[in-house]
Amino acid sequence: MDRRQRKTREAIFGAFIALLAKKSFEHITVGEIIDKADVGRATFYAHFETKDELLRALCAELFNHVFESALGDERAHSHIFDCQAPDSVFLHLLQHLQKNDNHILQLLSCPNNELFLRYFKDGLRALIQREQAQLGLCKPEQLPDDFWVNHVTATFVETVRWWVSHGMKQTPQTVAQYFLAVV
Amino acid sequence: MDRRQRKTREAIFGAFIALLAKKSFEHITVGEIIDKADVGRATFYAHFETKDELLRALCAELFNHVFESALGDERAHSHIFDCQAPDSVFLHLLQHLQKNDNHILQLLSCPNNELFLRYFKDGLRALIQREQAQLGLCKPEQLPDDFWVNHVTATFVETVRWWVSHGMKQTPQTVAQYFLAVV
DNA sequence: TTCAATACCGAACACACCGTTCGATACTAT
DNA sequence: ATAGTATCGAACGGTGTGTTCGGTATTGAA
Repeated sequence: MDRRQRKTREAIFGAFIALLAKKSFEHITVGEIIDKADVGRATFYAHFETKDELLRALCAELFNHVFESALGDERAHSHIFDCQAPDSVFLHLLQHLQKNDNHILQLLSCPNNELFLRYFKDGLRALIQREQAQLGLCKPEQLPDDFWVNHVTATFVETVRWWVSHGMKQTPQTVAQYFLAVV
Repeated sequence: MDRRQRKTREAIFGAFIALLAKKSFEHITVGEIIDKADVGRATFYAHFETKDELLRALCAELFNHVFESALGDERAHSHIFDCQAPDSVFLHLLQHLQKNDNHILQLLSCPNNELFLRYFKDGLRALIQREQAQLGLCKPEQLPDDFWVNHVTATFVETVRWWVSHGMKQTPQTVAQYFLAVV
């Protein structure tokens, strides 16, 4: 990919994330983004059809990476599903978040973060749906399957939300325990 | 209150709800609302400062009513906290929803319903926070209090969301059982 | 019934943001 | 060196917002 493309794309993402930390998505204008990114208006629209598309692209980039690396390369040195408890996937996700190597934390703590939570949740649900058996969670009684999957997913997302909104004072281990205690 | 005021206010609410059933909040314009409500533009802004304020007013009106009548007048003929199980508050809420005497279902099933879910959740959290002791839910181990309250709240909201998005095929009793099974 | 108060109408207005266009310029890969 | 292409920057039409104002119709109280 052309170096210029890469640079402007990153400049736009950077400006977007910075703005998201201050105000909610709906109140951010394209004008502000291209101003902060120091990029021409036409250039922006050459990269992203619309503001929503920019958000989608950003979320895809970040969350996909998280879920891939949370599951994918762990499977490589496969130590989750045999040597450790079923909580390790969740714990690993939390540790990933704490490191904050991508900017997910900014997204999850910004005002009106429903949008990211939805993306986060969708990705997570897919993961849980897929790996349901291996996770070793015990479904009580004869609950419908999708109800259970949805519940576990929502509970984890809600746990993360709670953690972040309270300043992430607890260790990932503690938070993972909280999560497992209620699920 | 002036009869004229009441009528326009209701006309606006009605048009708004009807539109919400078709498209998401962000894509509804004031023009559409006043057109459907058959109301002058200036009149709209005499009632609501902005579209967001209209939403806030609507949610306040509907959800407050639900929570009041779910708790308030039940306390009047007080049969919840003594003669029935602790699940009755939740069951009663579900039955209330199923009756759909207000238009809450429309709100909860419309596209991009995060906004209402947030209002719903905020109201519910206050209720649970307040009546935590009476609800008879057993908090496992030494979880932080706000984590637990948040979890129960989020789980109930998520349960309702699941129920609505699946066509409300189950009875309130069944759904209440699902809810209590995971909490 | 009368009458002052006031809610409504409707058209117009300034403003902000969106998404597109286009020629000129600068950069890149080969 | 050169062909290809990403960017610039300014301008444009279109759409939605929130306000203003004079005229009209309804209301609630005297």
